[in-house]
Formats: sequence, C-alpha cells, structure tokens
Amino acid sequence: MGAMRKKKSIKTPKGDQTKTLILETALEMFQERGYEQTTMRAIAEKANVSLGNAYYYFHSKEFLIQAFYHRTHEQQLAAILPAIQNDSSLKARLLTVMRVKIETLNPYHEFAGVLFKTAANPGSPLNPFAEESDPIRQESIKLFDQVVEGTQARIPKDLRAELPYLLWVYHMGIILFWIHDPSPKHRRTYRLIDHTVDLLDKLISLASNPFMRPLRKQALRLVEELRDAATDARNENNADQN
Amino acid sequence: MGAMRKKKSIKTPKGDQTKTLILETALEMFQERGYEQTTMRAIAEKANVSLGNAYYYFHSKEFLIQAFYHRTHEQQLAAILPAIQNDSSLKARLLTVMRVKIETLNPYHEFAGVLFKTAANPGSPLNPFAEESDPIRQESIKLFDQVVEGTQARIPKDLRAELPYLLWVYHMGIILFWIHDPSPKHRRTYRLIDHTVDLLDKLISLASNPFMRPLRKQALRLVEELRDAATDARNENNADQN
DNA sequence: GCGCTTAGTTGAACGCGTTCAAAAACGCGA
DNA sequence: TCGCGTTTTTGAACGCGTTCAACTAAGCGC
Repeated sequence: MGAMRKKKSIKTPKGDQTKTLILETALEMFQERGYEQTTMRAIAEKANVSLGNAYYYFHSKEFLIQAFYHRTHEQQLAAILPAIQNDSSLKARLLTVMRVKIETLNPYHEFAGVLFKTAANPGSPLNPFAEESDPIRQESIKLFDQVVEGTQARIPKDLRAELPYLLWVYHMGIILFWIHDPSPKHRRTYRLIDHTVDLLDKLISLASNPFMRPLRKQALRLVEELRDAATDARNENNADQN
Repeated sequence: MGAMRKKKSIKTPKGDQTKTLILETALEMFQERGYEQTTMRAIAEKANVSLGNAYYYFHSKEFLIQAFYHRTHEQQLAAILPAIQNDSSLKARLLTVMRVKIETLNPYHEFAGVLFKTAANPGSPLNPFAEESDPIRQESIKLFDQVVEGTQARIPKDLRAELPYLLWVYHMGIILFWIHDPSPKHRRTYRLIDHTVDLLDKLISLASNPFMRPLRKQALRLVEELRDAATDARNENNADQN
C-alpha cells in the first residue's frame, strides 16, 4: 500500500519545472472536476507530458494530494499568523484560526473528502495517527502552540504541554465535520466552531481548576499513551518497507 | 460515488444460494489474503461463477464489505448480550462490551483498515456520520443503550438520552485505534480500553454532578447539533441520487 | 406444449492507475 | 567534438474494478 518511498533524489532545474507544471495542472483539474473524475492521463495530456512522466515525479495519484497538503498549509500559515496578532484571549485566537482554516479550504470542499479517505488508511503517508515525524503535521501542531502562547490564560504546565496537540486533534475533527457539511456556505461548520470554541474555553478553565488535578492527570496520561502508540505504529510501518 | 442504490429486488431461492456462496468465498479470501489482494475475478473463479455474476449480486467490491458489517454485527450481538448479564456496574459492562468487540474483530485486523478508509468517504453507505437511517448503526447504538440500561448509576435524563450515541462514538474511536495498533496481540488496545473506560466512568459521574448542569447542557446541545447535521447530510445525499 | 416475463448468468470490453524497458536529452570531462 | 553516465521522457502493456448487451433458465398463463 501507499507508504512513503525513498525520497526522490534531487533534480535538475528542468525537472523541477516539469514537476511543478504537473502539480499545478493536477490541482487545477481537481478543483474543477474533483479528484476521481480527473484521470492521470488527462493531467498528463493537459500538461503536455507523457503519462509515464507524471509518474516519474509523483509515485501515485495520492502523492498529488500530499503536495496539495503542503501548499495549503503554507497558504494557511500566511493567512493565520498576521490575523491572530490582533487577538489576545485564547478563545478569540482559536476562533480566528479555525475560521481562517475553513475559509482557505472552502474552494476545495468537494475534493477534500478524498483526502480524508486516504488519510484514514493506515500506511498512508497522510495518516494523522502514524508518522510522528511528518514535518507538515509537526508544523501544523506548532501553529496551535503559537495560538496558546502569548495568552495570559493560566493553564497548568501538564495541560499546557499537551494542549497544542489536543487542539490540533480538535481542528481535525472540525475539518471532518466540514467535509460532510452540506449546508449553504457551510454555515453549520462556522456555527459549530463558535459553539465548540466556547465550550473548549470553558473546559480548559475547568480542567485548570486545582481540584480537577487528579482527573486531569489521568486524562493526560491517556493522551500521552495515544501519542506513544502512534509513534510505534509509524516505526512498524517503516520497518515493513525494507 | 458509492451511495446506496435501490434495494436489489427480492430473489429466488437459487439466487439466494449463489449470493451467499459468493459472499462466503469473498470473506474467506479477504481474511486470508487481505482486501486489496483479493480480486473480484479470483472470487468469482473460486466460487465457480462468472465475473459478471458476482456484480449482479454485489454492486461493487465495497458492498462485500457492507455484508461483512452485517455478519460481524450479529456475531457480536450474540457474544455480547449474554456476557453483560453478569455485570452490574456501568463500568464493568462497558469493559466487557469493548473487549468482546475487539475480540471478535481480531481475525480481520488487516482487512479492517480498508473498512475505515471507505467509511470515511462521504457518500459511502458505510459512512458513520451520514445515513441516520442505516439499520446496522441504529442497532449498534441500541446495544449501548442496553449497556446503560439495567445499571443503578444515577445519570441525569438529558445525558442519559445521548449517552448511547456518545458511547457508540467512543467505541468507533477505539476501533480506529485498534486498526492502527501494531502491538503484539493488540495489547495496547486492551490497555487503552481499560484506561478509557475508567476515565469515562469518572467523567460520567462528574457530568452528573448538579453543579455541572450548565456546562453539561451546553455540551449536549452541541451533540444534538452534530446529530442533526448528520441527518441533513444524509438527506442531501439521497436527493442527489434521483 | 408454447409463448412471455422475469431472474440469473456469461464473457468481452472499457477506463483507469500503475509499471517498465527502452529511447531521448542533458551535462561534462577528455 | 565525442563518449558516457545520469536524468528525463516516452508509450506500450498489465491488472483490476466495473459495465453491458446478449444468452440461458425458470416460472406461469393458456
């Protein structure tokens, strides 16, 4: 199945050019016609390269999705970082992040379903559970670290340490909802964000309460365990490849 | 994409026989060689029917998975219902249910990944979010209702009403973890079950505390909203089909 | 028996993702 | 300029899921 191969070795400038040409063409067509409707042959044709050439740069059709991941993440970073400078409370910052995230994803709504489908597949390089080392996810989580940082909220250290990861998981949940949200302009998703952010804010306050310490500790131990398992799963997968 | 078609009209006894023959053969081969490795041609050949005949009874390869769903659910019911009669506390019952669930799924571990991959796809008949009317899921949720019923735990009505659904979602999460769990004999999953059930039990107690009422109400309103959205998504999908 | 309708069955063909051996283009030292 | 290794490109071919027009078998009224 589709686990990551050896890194495609470096390239000549011309090769680079061809690669981005193929990628741009593909993403364009995905957006227009959807993922399944867009065939590799059609991509190659429109990009004026041979079918085999497309596969020379992208091991499979799924790898084009991964490239989409990369691109979108950078767009989001560029849009989010300045936006949260204005907000001071955790709640306000989180709200901004989530709204902007969905905003930038909206053009790809139809196409995003596939993304989750492949991401749910164990062994896929997109799988959000395995592959602790994946740089995109690392960065994605780091974003939520910055969201919490620069906030005057008093959060216990143990919770503070895991909070970025927890918020990242939360944000994945919202995206999952958004994928299935058929309401006009995805109003429901925005409403869900409003409600859940409010709730999360209250939950964090509650969990920060001293008398919640034992329960919180237990819950955090659990989270840690989940993360460990994810790392192991990733290593196992790598071992299989060789 | 793969939404449910008109119910395949009823059949003659002979047709029924052929259908189950194909299904048995398929599940057998899935278990042996995995889903992707098993081709429709191979299934047809081993069952001594033509390729087209297999498609006459199962609109697509995915529909064989749905049949697997059905079968497994019944096996689980048969194993679980007697088992929980002995337990009285909610915690003990939940523990039993989860352990038996995983137990019966274990032989299909490798193959189960595909199941989740397709289930995550919006528009798939297996999608756990859409299709409120799906009878398997309804029954599956009902099981958790029986888990809560016959327990002396004092749970507020509002929470009590949503609890089966919430536990069902929890159990989906555990299965997702299990799919990715590479540890020997899936020890990690069992450990996770132990810990999460313990935690859940405490959380339910906490949420049942009178002074938690406002927060609980808010959270439950959110859950309700999620369920409504799921129903809408399902209807939207159906409308598309016609 | 005979025609008619419906259920069941067949296998060839199509479309698409993917692979691969071989050709072409390129870079570069001699 | 020529040779040679490397990178890039090509297009035919393979395997598999899926479709479909056509064939057969089974029931049923007459």
